[in-house]
Amino acid sequence: MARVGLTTERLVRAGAELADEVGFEQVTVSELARRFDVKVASLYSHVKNSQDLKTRIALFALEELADRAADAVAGRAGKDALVAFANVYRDYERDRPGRAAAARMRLDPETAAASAGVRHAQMTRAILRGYDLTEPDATHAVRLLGSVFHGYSSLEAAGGFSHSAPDSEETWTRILDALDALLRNWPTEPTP
Amino acid sequence: MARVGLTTERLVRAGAELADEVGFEQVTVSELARRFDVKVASLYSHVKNSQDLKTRIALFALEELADRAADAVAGRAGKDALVAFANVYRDYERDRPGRAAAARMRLDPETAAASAGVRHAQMTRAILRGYDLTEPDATHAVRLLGSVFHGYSSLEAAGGFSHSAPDSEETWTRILDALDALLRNWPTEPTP
DNA sequence: CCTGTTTGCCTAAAAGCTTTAGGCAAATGC
DNA sequence: GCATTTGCCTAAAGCTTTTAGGCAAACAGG
Repeated sequence: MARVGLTTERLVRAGAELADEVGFEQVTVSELARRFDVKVASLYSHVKNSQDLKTRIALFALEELADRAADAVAGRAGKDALVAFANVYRDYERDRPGRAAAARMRLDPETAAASAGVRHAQMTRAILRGYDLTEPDATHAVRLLGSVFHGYSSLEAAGGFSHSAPDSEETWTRILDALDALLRNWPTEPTP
Repeated sequence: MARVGLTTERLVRAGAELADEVGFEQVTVSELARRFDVKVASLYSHVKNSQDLKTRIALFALEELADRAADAVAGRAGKDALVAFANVYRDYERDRPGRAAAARMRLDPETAAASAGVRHAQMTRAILRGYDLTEPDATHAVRLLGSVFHGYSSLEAAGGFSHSAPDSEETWTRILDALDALLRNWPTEPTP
């Protein structure tokens, strides 16, 4: 019985690719085994169970996304950084839809706290250094940006903006303009 | 063999409740059959398959949510309407997490076009009447609001903002203030 | 009524995914 | 070279999905 050389690492990477091809929901231990031309039970030495596999794919995607984001914002500031950062999320959704869906997976609190999700929040906060926000407004803004990137990507992927004018590309640009304007002029007190 | 009185309608409602209890992903034809104390195969007269069941739950949730939103914005305008509308989404996520997740389910284009999703977009646009936006900026703004509501709810439900100061409640208020300010002062041209 | 048709829920069965237990052989280390 | 570890296998049980075909309850018309 020749050994294929399974590894948790290799399984997770292959799982991420599988997710991009067939959708994160459709990632299955069985299908993964088929791809490695190995019996299903063999995977259970490397992965606890189906849930564990998916969680690992999610963590992998979060890391990858954080790496890309870190790369994009390096050497940039202000709106330039904001746009580069935002585009990483949108492009990831386009290029790696399965991984992007994985990155949106609900993780239990401890797992989430130990994930690259933390890096994402830190980078977002770093971008705000280009704007004059003090706490707690900076935190509010971090959460707003997270919501917009998250929400826009997912609505766009669901086809929410397709087949209707203006096209999604333009809206994206204008939304980033709007967010930039908002951050430069963050309201301190609500105007009633 | 006593008849229980299954109906597509009743199945969908029960499915929505099941989703709120165990999560939308965990909604299963088998579990639903168990709840009606009926054999699994019996459900297949009322529902095409598992996917069909989930789609119907999603459509039901979208309708319910649209009804609530319509109710909330009736007789309101401007920021008042914006806040009431936004709170409907957030409250729905809190009170009916399974249905809310269902409402975020990816639908194929035709189904989506025939869904209450259209009403949601129309209501969002109606709210913008309280602000001075002309096309295509109104569309951009509709998409931004959709993204924020969608994204915030889903991040909050995933526990993204819990256990860290300031609390989610305050952020939500400040984000709505910020969106209101942004809509009253929507940037026409980007500032480079 | 009561008889014929429709309809609702059933049994049966096949197929796929998940997960655990236990075994043999390949790799590794001394 | 031998012992131990490790990797993949077979086997098997349990659960979900889905289709096919059957019987009896509900219902309609005479």
